[in-house]
Amino acid sequence: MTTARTPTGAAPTRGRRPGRSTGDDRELAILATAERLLAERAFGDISIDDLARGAGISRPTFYFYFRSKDAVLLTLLDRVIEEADAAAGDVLDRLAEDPRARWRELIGRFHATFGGHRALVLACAQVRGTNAEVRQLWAVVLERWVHAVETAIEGERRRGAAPDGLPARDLAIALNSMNERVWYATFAGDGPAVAERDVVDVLLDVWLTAIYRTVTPPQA
Amino acid sequence: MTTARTPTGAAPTRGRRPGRSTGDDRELAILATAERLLAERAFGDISIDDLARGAGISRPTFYFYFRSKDAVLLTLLDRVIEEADAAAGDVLDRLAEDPRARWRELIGRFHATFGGHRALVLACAQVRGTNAEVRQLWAVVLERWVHAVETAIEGERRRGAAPDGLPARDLAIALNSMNERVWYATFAGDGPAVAERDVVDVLLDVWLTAIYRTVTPPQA
DNA sequence: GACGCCAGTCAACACCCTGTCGAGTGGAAT
DNA sequence: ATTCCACTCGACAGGGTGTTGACTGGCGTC
Repeated sequence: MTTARTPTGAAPTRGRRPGRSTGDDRELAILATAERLLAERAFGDISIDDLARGAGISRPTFYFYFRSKDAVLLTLLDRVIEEADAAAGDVLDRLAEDPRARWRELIGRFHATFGGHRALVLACAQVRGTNAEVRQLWAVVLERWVHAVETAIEGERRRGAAPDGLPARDLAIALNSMNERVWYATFAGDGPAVAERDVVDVLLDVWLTAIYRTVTPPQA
Repeated sequence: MTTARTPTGAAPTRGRRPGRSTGDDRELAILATAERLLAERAFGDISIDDLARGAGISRPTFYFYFRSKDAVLLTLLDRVIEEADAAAGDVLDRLAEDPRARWRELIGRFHATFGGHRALVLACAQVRGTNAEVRQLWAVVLERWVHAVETAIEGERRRGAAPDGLPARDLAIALNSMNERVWYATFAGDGPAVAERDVVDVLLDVWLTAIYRTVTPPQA
């Protein structure tokens, strides 16, 4: 469920290029600066110089720690994904207990995680269009989540709680996609969007009707 | 339903700044070059110089015709939106005839329109993150479509074909959002995506279950 | 305790792209 | 013939990225 990691516990190898460790704080300072700046302006309006100055170093030195501006975002994204995976936990394994409550828990926890890093999430969504690495990372993560939901839907069908219908994978893709875009609109606040306090319930309702054809699926 | 336009019939005022008309072909050449180039590489990898050279003019001359690279995209987007509006027509007014068939027609036509300009649509989705004008245009258009769907759902509820449930607007937002993101994934081809030949049916199924709680809604 | 190594640092440079300015040019209207 | 203006582009300024090459200081080694 979680990605491979280096012995140090840090993300794979997105940070410092090859070597080791002492200017760890610098690296952390860059990441912190990025998340702070992201809260006040768009990713595209943040220059590498801003990141470097914010961390108390010069621009060339920045390149000692990260390959590019995007690499910083990638590292930050890694963390949020890890947080989301942890928050989701094993709810999907306990669906039969109380399907509605469990699905709500799942959606609610993702909502809380993404909502806690909205600036970062919005920046990633933007950069995904232009940066192959972010696109790739997101694709892998999404594939994992889609697969988990697909399996859960098949489980519900097998135990007779959900009717047959669309291929479970297609349904899982559609529902995950909906969540992604709806959250984006809600957090970005431009264009038509569901109010933040309602968004979990709205998403839940569509999930339940699409999976069970009812908003009150049967328990075990 | 359609946006205000100038007497000439060209899009509002995205193209040539103030004046009139003779270098019309240059303007058209820029637009054509943009759509051609978009088919072979990402928007960010196309420079204004590429556009200008492609249209047989110099870079400064480009600025006589368009304010920026993004303005070109905006003009192109205007056209596709117009095409989509035309394709959608009044299907939503004839829902009661055969709800499933009409909803399918609606989704199918949007699919065909966007699919016919996939490179452009993908570019717009990317740029929306960084360009306020594209974001704004898309927000306005989406609001119109959401509103149309919202009204249709309310109509179906009123005539007893659809049960009450989520506020129609929230449901309309969620479903439109899903379509947008699912199409994006299908056209972009990275990450988990529904196969192009299935995508209309998958979307339709989720729409019907969310709106009617069944995939076979009652006719008039 | 001199020596070398290497993580870490930055001034300066080369490059690319954007947007603007000002000086043209040629055809249509007067 | 003159004026006007749509249209054109060479040349510049500005800002961002990524790289190079020289320098520093701590630490292990002989």
